[in-house]
Amino acid sequence: MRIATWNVNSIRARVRRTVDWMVREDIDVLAMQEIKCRPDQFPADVFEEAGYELAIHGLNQWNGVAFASRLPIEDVVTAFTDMPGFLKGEEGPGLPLEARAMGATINGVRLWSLYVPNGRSLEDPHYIYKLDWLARLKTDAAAWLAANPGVPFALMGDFNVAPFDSDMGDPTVIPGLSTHVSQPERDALAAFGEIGLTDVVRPIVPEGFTYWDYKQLRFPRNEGMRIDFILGSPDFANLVTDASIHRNERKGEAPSDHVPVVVDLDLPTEDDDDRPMIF
DNA sequence: ATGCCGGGATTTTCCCGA
Repeated sequence: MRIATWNVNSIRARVRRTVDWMVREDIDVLAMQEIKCRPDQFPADVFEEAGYELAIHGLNQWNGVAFASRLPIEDVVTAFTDMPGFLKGEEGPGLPLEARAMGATINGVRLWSLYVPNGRSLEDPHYIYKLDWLARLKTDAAAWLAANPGVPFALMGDFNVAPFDSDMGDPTVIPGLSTHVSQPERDALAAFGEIGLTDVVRPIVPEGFTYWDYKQLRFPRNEGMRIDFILGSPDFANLVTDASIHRNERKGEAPSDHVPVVVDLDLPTEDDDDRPMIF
């Protein structure tokens, strides 16, 4: 089974490019972020014609997450336990939830598509929201792992944190003083290791960014960031046979500012089971 | 080469992104 995560930065603006890539790369499951639309606006027909079913969570033109899968999508949820909300100018509990998380079980694997809040600046309430969001995600993941031993589990998405200085190639971003590279954000991401989740891509692809700003020639200069990750449980990591960052998807006509991150799992798909035996 | 920001809506200007 081949699964991927991709912040598509508007699925309506990039549906043809997205689905063409999935077919070309034989992707079974794609976790999308920043679809930037409601389900009724999502270009479902293009995915369905290519053999993918969908689970979509979008509330408005902001954020939005989804799964596209060749295999059945089961047990979908659109938030984790105690997920914090956000509303500009407001604070405290009970704020509206944003469309930033979707959990689903596919082929016996529990997956999340996650769009972690940006943070905006170290002084902004959005930064506290980001740290709180990550901490509560960890708590929910820990509880789920304890309740579901043996089920492969992965958090996939745009974490909006560059864990190491080598993951930050934008010369205007200052480690420790900018969002994405502050110590509390890095600590919040590293904390997933405390519950046994590890970056399953980095051991296979140690170098490379997953995002380049549209502005100021960041891509031609290769001044990007590595902020999109697949964090797997030990049962998930044991299935991983390969991984790749599809840098070429930043090229060409109307790209997203992020590129896909892919892992191959040693798990048969239904298609494999249906394939006739050849003697 | 990969080329100087792009998407969406409250659309002709603003908000958001990282």
